Amino acid sequence: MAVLRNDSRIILHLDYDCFYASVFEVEQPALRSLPLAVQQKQIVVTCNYEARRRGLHKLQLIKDAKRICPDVVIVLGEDLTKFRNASKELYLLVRSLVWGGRVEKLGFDELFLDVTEMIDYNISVLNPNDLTNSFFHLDRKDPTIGTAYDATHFQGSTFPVTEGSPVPTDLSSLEMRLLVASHLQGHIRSKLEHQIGFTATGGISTSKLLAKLVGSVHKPNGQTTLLPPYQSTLENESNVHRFLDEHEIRKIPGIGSRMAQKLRAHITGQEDSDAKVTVRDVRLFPGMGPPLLDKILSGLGSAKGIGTKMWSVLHGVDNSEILQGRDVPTQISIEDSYGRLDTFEAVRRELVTLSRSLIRRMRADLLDNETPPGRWRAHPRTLRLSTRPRLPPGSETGRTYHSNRISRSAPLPAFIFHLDENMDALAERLVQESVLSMFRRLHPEKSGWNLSLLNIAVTNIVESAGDQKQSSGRDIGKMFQQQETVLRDWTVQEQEPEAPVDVLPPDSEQAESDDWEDDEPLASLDCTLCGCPVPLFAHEAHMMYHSVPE
DNA sequence: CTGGCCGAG
DNA sequence: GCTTCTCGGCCAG
Repeated sequence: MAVLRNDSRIILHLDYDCFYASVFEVEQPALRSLPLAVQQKQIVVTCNYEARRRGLHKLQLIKDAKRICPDVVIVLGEDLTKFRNASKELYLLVRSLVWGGRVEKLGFDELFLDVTEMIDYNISVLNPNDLTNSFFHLDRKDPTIGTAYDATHFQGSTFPVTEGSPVPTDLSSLEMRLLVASHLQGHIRSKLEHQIGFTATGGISTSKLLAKLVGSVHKPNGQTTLLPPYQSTLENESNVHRFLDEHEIRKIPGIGSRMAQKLRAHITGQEDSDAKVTVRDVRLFPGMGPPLLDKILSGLGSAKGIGTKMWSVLHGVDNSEILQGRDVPTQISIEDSYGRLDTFEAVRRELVTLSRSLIRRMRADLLDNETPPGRWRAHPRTLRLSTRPRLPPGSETGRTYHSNRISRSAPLPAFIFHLDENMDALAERLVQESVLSMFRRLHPEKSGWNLSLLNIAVTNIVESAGDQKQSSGRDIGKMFQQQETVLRDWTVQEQEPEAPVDVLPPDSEQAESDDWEDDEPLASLDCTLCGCPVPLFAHEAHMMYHSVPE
């Protein structure tokens, strides 16, 4: 089973250093020199590097942190608003630098960038006679925009570490493209630091998988490029394998605790093994390949084609695209956890508080900022309530793993889009008319429940008809760019005459489509008062609804 | 579409 | 021992 390697893209990964802590440091620079920990409930969710030097770490109990470092400064970070805002500001800066806006956000503190076009353009304008005084062009049209750099060495670190760093001879080689990319990465990190105040750690390679993994080699405030060769030959193992093979499987993005557990169990032959199992151990295990991986990981819940995907990942092959951020999220949720929540009145009060926050977030994230009236750019259709019952004290043994959240959903009542009403009244009404009935479906017993968590969410968010999806379809050509530099790695056996890739099977997905009702979408207009899309036939009734005095 | 699982930070 | 507050993808039913 040959694994195809596609190294035509250049991908950067950025990870802001201890992001939550940095947000407070930017706000209050005096904190930078002090040990700083960010608290949510009873734990330290993250801390700055001064605190780590003194023995603190992520996900540590507050009381342990105070015992180990009595002078630690603790700030409360349960409200994520400022983190969300800082994340967005950083994202917008990076996006403004990258051609085609090819930037994907992962959580609040990580980005993937596809900079292939920028790099190939800058390779094409290099002067081979004076590489030391090169200029990185950030703009195709205005040649004055950009930054000077020395194209005879990598910026930052490399894996593996090089001694005398010889200059790549072939300007179009992968090595030269990565070298140029390392300077772009340095420029971006420097902008983030000097314009906004955040240091970041960077990785440079040809896929999300490798860029992210190699970036973590020099933390914080460093960057690392994974050097070619990326393909093994008969005499030489590729740097991809040298790098990847030593990683414990759990460290590989996409392999979570469940998958790691199953892989370890299969490799060691023990039900519950905590032995260190590396990528190499799995990759070279007798009989290993996509079919066996499918079998090992097929346990309910695993995605289809998981074996093939995992087999690729174990070889450092990851063709997943950098997906442009949507302008609306697919869901918005608010949650809080509790030490004890067992009376109806307490539950009701918390649900109102959560609902108020949810409505505030809907307004912040889904409302148009432009025109003073403010129109809804998107409408969630579903409301979901989740709870996590506290596990009974007797059931200790960790044999049972699952997130133990349960949920119910219902249509989202249209009145929450009403902008004239204040949020307290809307939250009150939402709880009364919708959330409480979901709660009763979740917990039919009158009492006796003991909840450790409440979560309320709007999901199934659809964009408003009139809303322009800006710049979503650009660069279709990029999606078909692919083969080109596709080389064969891992030449165990000659491959069978390969069926032409990228050709659709004769009659795939084609028929079937015409027994669908061709539902003509109902003509509708957005209500000018609340922004809801309302079918024409319902306008009159809808406006009467607005005229009902509360 | 719903409810749950898995994985990400 | 598995904690916080999210978000997205995927699956069977």
